[in-house]
Amino acid sequence: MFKFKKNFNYLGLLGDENPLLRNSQLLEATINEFSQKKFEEASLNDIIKNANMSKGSLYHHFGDKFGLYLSLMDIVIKKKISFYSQFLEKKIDSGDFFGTLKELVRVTMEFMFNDKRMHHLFNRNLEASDELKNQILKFFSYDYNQGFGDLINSAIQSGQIDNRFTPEFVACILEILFSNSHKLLSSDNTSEELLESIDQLIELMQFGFSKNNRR
Amino acid sequence: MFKFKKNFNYLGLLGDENPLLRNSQLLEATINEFSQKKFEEASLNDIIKNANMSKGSLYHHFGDKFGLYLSLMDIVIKKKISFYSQFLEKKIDSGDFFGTLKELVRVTMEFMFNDKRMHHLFNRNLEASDELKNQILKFFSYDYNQGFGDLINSAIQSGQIDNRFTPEFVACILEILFSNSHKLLSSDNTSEELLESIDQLIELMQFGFSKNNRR
DNA sequence: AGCGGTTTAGACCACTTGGTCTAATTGATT
DNA sequence: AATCAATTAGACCAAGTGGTCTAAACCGCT
Repeated sequence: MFKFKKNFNYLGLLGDENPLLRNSQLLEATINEFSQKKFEEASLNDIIKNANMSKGSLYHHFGDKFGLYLSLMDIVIKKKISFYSQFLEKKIDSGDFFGTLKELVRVTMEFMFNDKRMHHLFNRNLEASDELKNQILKFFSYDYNQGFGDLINSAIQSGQIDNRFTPEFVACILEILFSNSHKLLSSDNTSEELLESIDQLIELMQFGFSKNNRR
Repeated sequence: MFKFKKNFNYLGLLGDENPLLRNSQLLEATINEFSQKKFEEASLNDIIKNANMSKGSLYHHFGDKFGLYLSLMDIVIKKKISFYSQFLEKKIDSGDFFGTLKELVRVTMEFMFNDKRMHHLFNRNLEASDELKNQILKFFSYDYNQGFGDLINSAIQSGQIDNRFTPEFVACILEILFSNSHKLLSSDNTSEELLESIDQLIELMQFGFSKNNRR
């Protein structure tokens, strides 16, 4: 159970007034801590140490640990959305499932390549307790972890996905692969190796590992 | 860095003399704690509370937190090996990669179905720090997390896996899928649904999602 | 210069952690 | 029954946690 602070306006933390936007040292320290440890393990003492900040100041601005995490997610979710929006605008709802999937994988990998901490931040959030996730969700009007439901269903109806696969199974596989995509990249990957991994992943999704006539 | 207790014989914890074998209440409490939380988060206080045991007694037998974890892994690794051995004897080194893979998936899922805590225990160990993993490995003469290396290489050489896939990529995909196999099962799965999931997974690995001529 | 609200610093609190230590209890052996 | 080692109980410790609170510092204003 979360105990929220009475008389504290968590909504004030969101948007342009987000105090994290005015202290880049604190923002960095907060990203580092929450991307390395889950919510409960993350240490506020470590954060204020790395940010050269005092405890009083942190609590004055953010109310409590949840407030700090909420502020962080606000920034980071917006960053993810703006990163994906370029792609979402032009490619979604295309009739080409595997083409769309490839673009999604590419953007996801580039987002991760750009700053691996972001990727871990979202994975930690996915693994968090339902209560924490729900409390965070309450503050955002959209579901920032959109599933693949519609995409998959239309691909099955249009016959691009063999109908011996259930939509639930396909969704589960995709979620597993997306949330583990960092494991497909070693730390010293080049751009070409990244593209090569994407090609192999789509090839696997479409035709499997076995050597057969590919299209 | 681990600080080991001087004058304590950790080796004495292994095998038939393992103190966990003589206290089933403690064994259960230890499995529950270490399967739900990672090593650092797991609370000895919670364990002794749930096992109706005193702190002095626990430290007397196990030396420290690492000793308790080591004792647990000793038991659990042996359980896993005995579970797999039936399968490994008859099916390994067969020329049929996808058949072997299917058997491996089946046994893994049955092992997990049998006691989900075991599955989580091994996954937590995989995610643990290298130092903890290495310290545990030192006490066992074999690598209890065997990879798929040999299996994959021979499948590529025999042409069962298309050679546009690198062995590293295949290994990575399989590791991801195996360690997330619990997500393919909902909590109220029947036996038939389990078999159905296995079929879909092998089908995907072999031929992909796309609707094409299968074999 | 002096006022008044905002922000900062850090001592402090209750609680939990892994680990220590001593004293009491138990249990087998003579 | 007496002895002595093995075992257990739990008070205690230092360190770390999230959170509170007061007093000082800061800053814009008139």
